[in-house]
Amino acid sequence: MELALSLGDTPKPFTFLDKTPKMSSKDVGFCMGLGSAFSGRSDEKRETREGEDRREVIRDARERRLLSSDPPVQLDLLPFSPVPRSQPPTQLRFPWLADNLVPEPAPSDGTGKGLDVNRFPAVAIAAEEADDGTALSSPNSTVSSFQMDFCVRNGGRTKRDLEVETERASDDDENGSTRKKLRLTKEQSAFLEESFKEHSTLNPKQKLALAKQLNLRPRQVEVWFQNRRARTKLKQTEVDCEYLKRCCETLTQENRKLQKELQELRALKTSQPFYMQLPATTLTMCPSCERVATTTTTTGSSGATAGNNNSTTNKAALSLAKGRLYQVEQAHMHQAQPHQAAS
DNA sequence: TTGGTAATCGTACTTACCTCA
DNA sequence: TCTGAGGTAAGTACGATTACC
Repeated sequence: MELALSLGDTPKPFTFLDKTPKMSSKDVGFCMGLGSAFSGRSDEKRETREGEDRREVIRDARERRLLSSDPPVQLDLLPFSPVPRSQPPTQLRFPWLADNLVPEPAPSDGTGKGLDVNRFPAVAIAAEEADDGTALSSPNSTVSSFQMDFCVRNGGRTKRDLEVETERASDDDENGSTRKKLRLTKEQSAFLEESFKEHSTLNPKQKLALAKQLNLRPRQVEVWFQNRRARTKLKQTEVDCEYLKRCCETLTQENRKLQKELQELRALKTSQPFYMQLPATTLTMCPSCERVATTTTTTGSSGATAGNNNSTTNKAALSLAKGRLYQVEQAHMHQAQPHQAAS
């Protein structure tokens, strides 16, 4: 069994506890969560309130549920640099925002990276709205879904992207039984990433709008978000594992230090007869949970005889030892209380 | 008011395909 | 050219929640 405590020389190994006042005891020490990537939910909720669609109300409740479980410590694992809310991306347009639904003229700055919303065909979305039910989940349905007319101006398009689009166009013909692996273009991925920063989950309206804008099927957008959440969670788990590993190392170090200190105190106790006058303090371990409890008993000796010829040095050492012992007892007190009462 | 049921959406896990070293 | 590892889109199973009857 190992016991780690924070004493005077290591004052705050659990500073994260101070940041989590609302956490219950069972949550103590495990601060997981996502950072600013989810901060846009409140805006979404504000917007969905207006529609008051029943399904959106359900989603709203779900998101509140998710939010309520969001841990306080925020770690932003997203690979993109965060975009300030006050400065939305100038070229990416999020379809669920009302003004984004209005067709915008193509940027004239020649950057060639904007998404030409106007030129997206409504084929995919219309077909999707028609078959968003059973057909969406059918295997091998991705092949026929790509009328890849993804209208990204040539700037950000790589050769591979062009190849992919060509392949997709040709895939429409075969409609074979093999599950063809599609690959989202960089622009599509980037756009989805930006969307994910705003909302880690999508309501149907957002999904449809996003699918329309990217010329994907809503099912594909939905799957992408599912996988994206899974990736985020996986990365978060890795971060948490690292953190716990470091915690473990710190506690082990602390434990060694305490063991050493305990040995020194015991040595001092045996070498100084005067020390025996102090109340005998023992550390006992609860056999069930292996927590340490302290018990203090008085020895009953007066101690008047041995203490008279102590040197000043011994007195100082004794004073230090007493103070240290008191610290150790106090540190153990919190853990020990219920067990002492039980015993 | 309560219980059963269907619909919907989420997560977890898995599979299959693709890319790249 | 072959191959194995890693990434990722998509499929599947299952649970939670809600509305409806």
